[in-house]
Amino acid sequence: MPELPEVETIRLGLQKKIVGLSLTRIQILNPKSFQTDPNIFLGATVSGVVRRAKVLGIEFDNGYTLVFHLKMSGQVIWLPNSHLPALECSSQASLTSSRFVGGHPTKDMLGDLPNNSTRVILEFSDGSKVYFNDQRKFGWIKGIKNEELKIMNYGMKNTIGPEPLEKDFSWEILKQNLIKHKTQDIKVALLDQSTVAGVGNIYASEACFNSGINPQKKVKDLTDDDFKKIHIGIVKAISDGIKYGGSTRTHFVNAEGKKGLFLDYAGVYNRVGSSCKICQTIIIKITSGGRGTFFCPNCQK
DNA sequence: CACTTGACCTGTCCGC
DNA sequence: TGCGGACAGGTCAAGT
Repeated sequence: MPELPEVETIRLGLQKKIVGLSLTRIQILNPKSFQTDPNIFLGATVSGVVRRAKVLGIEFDNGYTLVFHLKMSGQVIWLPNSHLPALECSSQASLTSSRFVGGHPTKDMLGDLPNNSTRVILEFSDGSKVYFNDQRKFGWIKGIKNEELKIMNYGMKNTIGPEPLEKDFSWEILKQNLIKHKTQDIKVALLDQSTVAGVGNIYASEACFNSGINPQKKVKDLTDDDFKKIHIGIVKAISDGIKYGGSTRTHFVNAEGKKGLFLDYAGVYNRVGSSCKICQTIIIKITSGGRGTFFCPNCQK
């Protein structure tokens, strides 16, 4: 699921809702989803909500952070203290409108929580709750000491590269990280989190489109000019993703249960058979590195 | 080594 | 309607 813009969208939403609240209860519906001792966190107060790459962290004042990875289908949804009897019409209506402004709930976003993909529920001192939903059960929540987040690599096994929106992400750094994958397709190399943090399958296709580079072009064939274009293309894709509240193909919703709009503005992702917004050529879909990859055969050489 | 293929899971969609 | 197969935002280990 969530790539950097989706996780950042959740972070921005959650931050407004739970900072300053203490955690009063943790319900673990799927043990594999919650890989830490809940007692560490019970009674602790939320001091911040952070993000690194695609990893979300709820930071507590006891020196620990609850770290979330949403993988393909994870959702983190906050709901206010509604304790509304599910049958009460008026409160149901107001709940629905606050969560689904501008659209109708789909089967994925079942009106009621918890639902059959809810894995963990966090309950806070004001009665509000955070639901960790994850249909495919690939995601996880871990507990890490705040000062060990970096050394523990935010719970990830492999190296995490630079944040694309931080100042230290230059085209030179991008080039340096990319050339380790010299024989790979550029789009595949962008998916490696050590190249640049937080780029996934949607934004890798979009970054290639933004830069006018064919996703199957080999890294070793890229010129400095190409690296500069790709650098700009990544920053634009990620920035636009955040600007439009992330992408929803099927699962993604923000902390308030709303879908992201980025795919309405995407240049190529999921647009196979449609015409390119720049040159009207039909967008095609191929497989690169085993993943669906979209591009305009005219704009991207 | 470097790159590719499964595995981890569940659900949906499409063709027959 | 039912059934099989492909496919879905991500990592990571095992296999070639």
